[in-house]
Amino acid sequence: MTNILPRVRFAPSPTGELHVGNARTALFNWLFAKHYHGSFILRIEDTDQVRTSKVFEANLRQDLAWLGIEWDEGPGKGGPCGPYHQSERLSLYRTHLERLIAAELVYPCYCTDEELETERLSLISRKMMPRYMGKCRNLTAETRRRLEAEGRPAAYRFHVPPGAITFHDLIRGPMRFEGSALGDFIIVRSNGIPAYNFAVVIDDHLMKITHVIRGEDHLSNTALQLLLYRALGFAPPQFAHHALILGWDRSKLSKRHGSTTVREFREQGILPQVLINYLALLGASFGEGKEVCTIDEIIESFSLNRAGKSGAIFDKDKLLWLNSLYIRKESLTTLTGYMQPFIKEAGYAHLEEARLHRILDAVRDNITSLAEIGTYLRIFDDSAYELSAGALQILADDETRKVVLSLLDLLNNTDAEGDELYRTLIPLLPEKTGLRGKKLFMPLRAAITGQTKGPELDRFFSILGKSSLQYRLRKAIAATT
RNA sequence: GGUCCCAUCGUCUAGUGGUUAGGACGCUGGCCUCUCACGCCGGAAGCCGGGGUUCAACUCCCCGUGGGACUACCA
Repeated sequence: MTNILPRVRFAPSPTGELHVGNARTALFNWLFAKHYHGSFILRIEDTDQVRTSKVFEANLRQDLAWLGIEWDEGPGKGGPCGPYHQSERLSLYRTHLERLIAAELVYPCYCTDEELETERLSLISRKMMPRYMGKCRNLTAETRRRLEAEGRPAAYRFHVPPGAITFHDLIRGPMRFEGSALGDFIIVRSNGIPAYNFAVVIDDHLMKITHVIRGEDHLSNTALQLLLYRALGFAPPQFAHHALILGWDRSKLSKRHGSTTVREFREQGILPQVLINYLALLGASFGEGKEVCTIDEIIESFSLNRAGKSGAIFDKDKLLWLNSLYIRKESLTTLTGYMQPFIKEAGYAHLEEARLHRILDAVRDNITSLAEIGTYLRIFDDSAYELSAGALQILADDETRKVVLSLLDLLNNTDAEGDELYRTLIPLLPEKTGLRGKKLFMPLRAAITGQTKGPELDRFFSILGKSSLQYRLRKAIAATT
């Protein structure tokens, strides 16, 4: 590694929602930049005019921001190496294409889709790696003129020289590919739009990228890109290819495996720090068995050596476990912030903050995702009060109803309020009813909460208050007599 | 089919020639005498197979086997 500060990039194409696999790549790059005090650049690869969408781009930027992954240069931020949309860099690619044409390192290819398909099938049937065999490589100037005259559009192919292409991958070690097995690949399509491998090389060079950290699915592209670096006379960056995130069947994580996008996890009530923590942990380790880390700790301990070489299955159970852990540890204020959309959705946006905090504090141990808050908010809402089947069953006999009546009686004759209620009233109950333990508490729980399980009972006394308790006990009695 | 990559409990991992193979999720037994949850204490569960190298292999090498990625005028 040199003494200059590293520059890394995340270069997604906005053709869909941000996938957790891509988010992890973005995270690795961002962590690398943070760890070494370098720069993290966001570049939008929007050369596929058909699949690219501005909506996806907006969502992508929103998702990255939600995760806390900020870019130093890129869309909306600017920077010395812009523009940061490939669609705005077309003239740059044109210039470099012309250099390659002049140097005779590329040539126009007039083959049609059908011709290419026929060749591909033929090679496969002969058990060979499908690749372009160079049909248009040595066309005479005359033939080219004729094909142009026919109106055949030309794509530009790079003439791949034979010989080994080697490089040292920062995660995988020495890599070696054979040029003669590759086949001439297209660098500029017949519509004039550059192909991925060409645009990437020019952009990474022009943007002074020092380390290309990306998924293993790009490993074989690296050979092609290295060829282009050499042809263009550019010094290549360092490469690091991390393993992919897998679904339960060990294939690359995709839609058929269920939720896979950052957006979906946010909507399911996963905290951003949790997703970051989990993604950083997946297929890696923080050392000393530490699994729960703050962003700063993750940045501090980040290292490419730490990244595993084999794919890791996305374990939703562990993600949920981590989420519940954060929900229990997070401060009430920030938790409320993230909880807001879910509170609104449950119809409790109007709830005063103090009450909300008390409820949250009472139920956070029971919650795994933010989306579950609605059902717990309802338990504390008198207008949503109703007895579950289990509660009704408990309240079905006279002995348990006696407990409820006794408490109601005490409630009607006490001066105690709020937090005092539980402490002063409950101790009187065993004597009054002759019951204790489960026989005493379950009827109370059933009558007060309408449920057979839930948070500690004393919480209900202090949060609900006297009148609400009286209301609930009366309703419970009415419903069971 | 071809090229390339990978291989420790079900899952995520620690381990770099000598360890009772450690941790976490999940599963499971118990405790915490209202429930659920939380928490605490236990348990079951692993080095893909075969050859080498070595006094000694989970660890190094080779061959199998298994899994994965790529194989487009998508990125």
